[in-house]
Amino acid sequence: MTSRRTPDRSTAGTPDRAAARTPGRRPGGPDTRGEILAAARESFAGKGFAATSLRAVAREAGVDAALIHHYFGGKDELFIESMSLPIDPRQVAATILDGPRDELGRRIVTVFLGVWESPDGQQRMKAILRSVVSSDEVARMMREGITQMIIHPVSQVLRVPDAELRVSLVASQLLGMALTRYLVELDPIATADVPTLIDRMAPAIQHYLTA
Amino acid sequence: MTSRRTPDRSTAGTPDRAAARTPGRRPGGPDTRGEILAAARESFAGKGFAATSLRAVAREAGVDAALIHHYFGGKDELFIESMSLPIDPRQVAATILDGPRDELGRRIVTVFLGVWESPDGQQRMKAILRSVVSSDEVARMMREGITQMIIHPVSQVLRVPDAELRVSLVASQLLGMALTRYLVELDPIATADVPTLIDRMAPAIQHYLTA
DNA sequence: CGCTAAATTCATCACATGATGAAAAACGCG
DNA sequence: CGCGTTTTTCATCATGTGATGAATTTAGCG
Repeated sequence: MTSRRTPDRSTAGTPDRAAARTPGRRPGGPDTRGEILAAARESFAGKGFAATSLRAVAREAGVDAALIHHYFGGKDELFIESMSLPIDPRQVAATILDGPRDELGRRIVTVFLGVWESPDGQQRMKAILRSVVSSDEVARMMREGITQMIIHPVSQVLRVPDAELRVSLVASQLLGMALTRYLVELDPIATADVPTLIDRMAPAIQHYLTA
Repeated sequence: MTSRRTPDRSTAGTPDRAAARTPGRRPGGPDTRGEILAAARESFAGKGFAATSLRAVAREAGVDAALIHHYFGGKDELFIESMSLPIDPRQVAATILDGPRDELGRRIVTVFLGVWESPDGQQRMKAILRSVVSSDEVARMMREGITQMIIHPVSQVLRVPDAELRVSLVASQLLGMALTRYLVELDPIATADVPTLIDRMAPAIQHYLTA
């Protein structure tokens, strides 16, 4: 299963950069740090924290593993830097809250899917979602961060009884959508187009918020 | 973070069984195999596949690591045996479909939460869900299973246009609920009581199915 | 009782991992 | 040009991992 990861270095390995050899600085201005970050994001998004090895990331970036430590310090720091939010939560909150109250559900779904549909956003959100679900310390921190940055403020503006329960019900539906569409890629949700999903989900979300 | 797991063998370690020492068969009829499985389930449910080490499982079961290989063969087999479904999907389908059509949503939620609320079911489902979330590869495998065992049959009985889309929307909400309540443990969903959740979710589910 | 089969531990192997420190090569400022 | 700084690789460590085979003890059948 995941046990024996074949290095396949012999024939088909590392097609990206041919293996660089001699030590020392490279000519030109290659954004090596950025390439490492990109490779790290991909691996964290695809396999999660525990199953991502620095060596694999380095190989993917066409770089020696020690360089990761040089630039980032360690696996933890690499991870944290890979996972910066692709959005500003406050701005998102503002966008959502700006408009008629009976279309709240639709705006929420639209913004949420918008973030996930952009390639960069999707990658980061996948990494975040995976890390939140894994039971590490970072996960717990993330969770509290999400609670404080999203659940609380939105609940406060909503001004209904049970606001927090309602908001977390919405969160559960949104997370479920992300899980099935982007992580599990369950058909036909994975292949449906965004407007369709919005049309279907908006009423349900709206119902959770104002019932 | 996850890097340095202290073995804490010195003073506080392994409170369960005192360290057994001499080799050879133990007297009495201890269900060692079962204890290994229980420990494995707990670890797989709590930390996922990659972050679970056989040595930790063995320690938790109060047993030498080699015994795991003796009983199960390897980590992969252990995992597979830990993850058997706690339910018979066909029976569940029958239960859900038996009753008035306009209470379909409520029955689905009730059955779903029922499985997750039982301790044994919860542990296995957590292990499964966690493994799905933590790696693309496992997710892909699971996807086919879910599609064939659940989406297709249920859709066929539903007899509405768009049945598969509707059913997978329901699935996304249910998975989202499991994710937030049992894995992420996001409040207040995690602490809400079951009847409340049923009351809130049933209409949304029903809406997805028959709108 | 005697003997085979099962259960259990121990001592290892081979390998991957994260991390570190030193050395080499190019850059860029003076 | 010269020289410090940055980027890069290499060699290496200590540790943890999954796995294997031999050794030891008990159970259980005849």
